[in-house]
Amino acid sequence: MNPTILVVEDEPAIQDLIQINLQMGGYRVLTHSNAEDALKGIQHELPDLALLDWMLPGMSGVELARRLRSDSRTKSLPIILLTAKGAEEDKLKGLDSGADDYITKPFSVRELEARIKAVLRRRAPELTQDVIEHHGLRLDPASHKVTGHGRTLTMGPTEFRLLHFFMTHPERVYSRTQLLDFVWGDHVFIEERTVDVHIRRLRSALAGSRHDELVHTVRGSGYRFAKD
Amino acid sequence: MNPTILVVEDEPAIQDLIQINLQMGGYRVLTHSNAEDALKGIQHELPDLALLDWMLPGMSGVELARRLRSDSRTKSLPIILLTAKGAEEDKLKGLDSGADDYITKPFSVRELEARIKAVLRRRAPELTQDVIEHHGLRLDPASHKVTGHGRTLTMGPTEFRLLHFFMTHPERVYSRTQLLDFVWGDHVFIEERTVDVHIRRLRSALAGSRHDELVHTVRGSGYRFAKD
DNA sequence: ACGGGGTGTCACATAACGTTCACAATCCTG
DNA sequence: CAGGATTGTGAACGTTATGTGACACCCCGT
Repeated sequence: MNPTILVVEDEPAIQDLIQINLQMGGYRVLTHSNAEDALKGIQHELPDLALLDWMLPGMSGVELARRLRSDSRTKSLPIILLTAKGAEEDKLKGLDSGADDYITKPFSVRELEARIKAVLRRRAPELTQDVIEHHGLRLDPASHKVTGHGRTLTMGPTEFRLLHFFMTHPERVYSRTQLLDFVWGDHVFIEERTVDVHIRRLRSALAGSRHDELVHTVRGSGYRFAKD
Repeated sequence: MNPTILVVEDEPAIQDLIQINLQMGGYRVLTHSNAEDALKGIQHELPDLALLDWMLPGMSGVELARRLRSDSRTKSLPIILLTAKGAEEDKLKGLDSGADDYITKPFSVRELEARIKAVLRRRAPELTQDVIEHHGLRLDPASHKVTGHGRTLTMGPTEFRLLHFFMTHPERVYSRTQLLDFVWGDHVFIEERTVDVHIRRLRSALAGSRHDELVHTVRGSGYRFAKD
């Protein structure tokens, strides 16, 4: 699924400009004109990245960013702030609102997309279209293909997403709960043990090229994707 | 159908020069002397590429480009801007109008055609007249013929466009929505499942030479044209 | 008006998938 | 080495996505 981006911007012209260009870039876009509406919307659907205008009627973008950071549900949501040009520069550094990046107006569409891509690559690489390769195992999100040493491996959609997440987050243990959050989506209501079943299916899919050895069980903790 | 190019240029001499040469090159040409007329004309017929002069009486070419970008109907229309030489260079980078390419006057006809072809190839390869061949399947847009291993394959117009799009965008998964946008055109109101039906018709048309195997279903995501 | 090809939509068939369970295998602790 | 906890595994089940045949419609030329 394409990454979903939340845009909070009060000027309709800029709102449209951003929305249209991001949609062209393959993103889903949720738009709000003020912080209050945005917060409501987030309860309904959690976006993958937030693009907040610094100045907003009512609650400012900075304040909104702070709130998002302090709620456990949204604390790891990547945030980009749109700021007015130049003068504010020093304020920013002092005020550190916890944003991942800042873009100063006026900005080019190219720059906007580049920054979004950069932030996503850093914070949520499983959402980018980049080809990933580890130890001869290769996953291409665009073509939806997985190959091990050149050999095509077939697996179901869930196994594909699971592998994609693992390959973008190697060398780290994830609990079943975390995997459910990241791969299945948050606030789903599923048995934790279901993860085991998909791990098994992923392993048997990878067995064709012996890459099943990359999926390790960490007893009592969860699973880890890594060599060794 | 030959690609249609919208030309917006106020100097009659250059207008004629461009129009005549492009028509000779096999393009349909729609000409306007100012942005306002052009916008009206576009409501009537959507061209495949726009060639805009930077300086125009009334609304400038840059402003027109921006408007085209911000209207969902024309958001993905490839745009080439004609600019006066040199001096503007730095403005361009700052202002980013979202154009696909820039040509600085004076330009040669050869250069103009090359740029148009390049932009079309990048943004809408399914509009070029180039013959495409993959694994013995050959599609000729000019003569509207498809052959598989020399054997003629017959299909309806929609299947032809669908195949043309696939062959110009192989190795990549497209959702039903994307296919509707790219093959049927934007702002159509069609059931997503209709895509399935045309996929089936395309497959059975390709079955005559076993090339139906190139059309893959990616469950939960869409379809992909590729070997293997 | 008629006929034919092309198109979009539906209903149903089929296949693939996701989830859960029960039980087997394994590991760790004491 | 026993017993509890944890994980692996095969199969069953309901659910969802996709394949498919049929049909009504529309456009167009006869």
